[in-house]
Amino acid sequence: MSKIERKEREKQLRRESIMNAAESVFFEKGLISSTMDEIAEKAELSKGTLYLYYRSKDDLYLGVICRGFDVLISKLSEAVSPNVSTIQKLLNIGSAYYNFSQNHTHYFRMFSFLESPQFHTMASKELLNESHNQSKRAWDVIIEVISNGIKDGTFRENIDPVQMAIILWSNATAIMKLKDRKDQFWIENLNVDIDTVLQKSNAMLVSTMLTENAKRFYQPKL
Amino acid sequence: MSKIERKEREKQLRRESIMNAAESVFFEKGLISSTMDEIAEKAELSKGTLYLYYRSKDDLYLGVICRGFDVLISKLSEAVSPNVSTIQKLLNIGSAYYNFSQNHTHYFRMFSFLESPQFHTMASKELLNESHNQSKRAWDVIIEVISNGIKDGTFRENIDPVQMAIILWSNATAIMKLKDRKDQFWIENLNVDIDTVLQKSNAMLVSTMLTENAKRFYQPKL
DNA sequence: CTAATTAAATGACCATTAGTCATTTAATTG
DNA sequence: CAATTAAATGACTAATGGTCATTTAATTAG
Repeated sequence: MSKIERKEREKQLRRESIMNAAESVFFEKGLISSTMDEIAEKAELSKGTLYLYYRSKDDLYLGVICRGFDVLISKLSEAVSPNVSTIQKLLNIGSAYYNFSQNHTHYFRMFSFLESPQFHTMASKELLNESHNQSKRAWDVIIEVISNGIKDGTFRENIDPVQMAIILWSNATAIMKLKDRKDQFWIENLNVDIDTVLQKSNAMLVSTMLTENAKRFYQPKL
Repeated sequence: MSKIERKEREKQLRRESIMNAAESVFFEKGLISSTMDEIAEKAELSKGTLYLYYRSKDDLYLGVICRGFDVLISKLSEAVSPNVSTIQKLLNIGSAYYNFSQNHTHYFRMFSFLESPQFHTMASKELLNESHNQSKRAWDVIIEVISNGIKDGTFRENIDPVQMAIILWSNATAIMKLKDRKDQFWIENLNVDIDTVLQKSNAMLVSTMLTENAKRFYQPKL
């Protein structure tokens, strides 16, 4: 019965068009200042209909976040696909994440939502799960690069790939968030270039991971 | 005229008692779920009166944050006051911040508020300024320790104290936040101990700061 | 001590907005 | 074409941050 299939497709399209509307409103106004009425208007639907497709405003927000993850994951995958050294792959990952934060700032910002337990009490289990899975997929890319780096002698034997992934990722995230902050009058006062800070912190962390042998081929600038 | 002084004192007391009420409600329910009515009830005042003393809910929240800063700053100051080596001072700062995040978790959590431009649009310039100043005071403690460390030969000459402070602080904050997250099912799955991660990341960063000479006296465990 | 004046506190009220649901409209089926 | 099912609507509710005319308390002047 193709009637049912068509229905299903149409339903999916509607969901997507609602997502599109939500995304553009959230991008423009952020979570708090966006209203369901505005999203409904942009989607050319009534508010009631929104709730036929998504359970809550938080769910819509999480849905957009999941789109952001799709973009990020694809960039990370690209970053590790070329046939290059472990070090180069790690550098590529760093660049990919940095470019993501610069070119998809809105998604990057929205990710913070997942970190404030405060703000996603209303989100549905399903969407929270989806976002968790995506987040895990992103981690796996990095963890694997580090694991391979240990095998191929780039990184020391006694480092833990998971721990190391957390350290590198957290560090990059924290510093990139700093760069994104608008109210950084004191940072301007202190006269720091955040890009330099990011670069240095990465170099510091990576340099302690390297084996003596690997250091002969790559010397991070501290 | 002591009448006026007394009035002033009473006004200050009222402000504080409102702050107390706000703090206990915010601690219990977080920013979003706390209502002005509830805070008013706890303060044994009407909602209208709250607005005679604070301009908005966000201002109340920021006020509580400033209290948190007071606590943190005093802990940091304590940490650097003993007459010990630079390394020990830096370790003390790390412990002080960690203990703060554990013993004053609510304050620690609230600090995130300052990082989401999203959520403090309504806060008054005065309170934002106060919080900025406090934040700067906290930074200064760390920056000074690092600066002195360079002078006394503990840290390399070519590191920038401000940059280094940002790196160490951001790293610690990011990882301590991770520990605080409730939805860390995937972290549990990955079987990582966040305390270890924090310790290692600190050791990695500090080890790259040390001069050859300093390394003879202190070997961070990587 | 009393009346007039000033200051402080109140809570009914307003505007906004997430979410609901009885009703309407459109599509499908027999 | 009528009957049935599915989809969409928007008026409505409840919650809540913030306001302001009114009331209450404190202070001052005579």
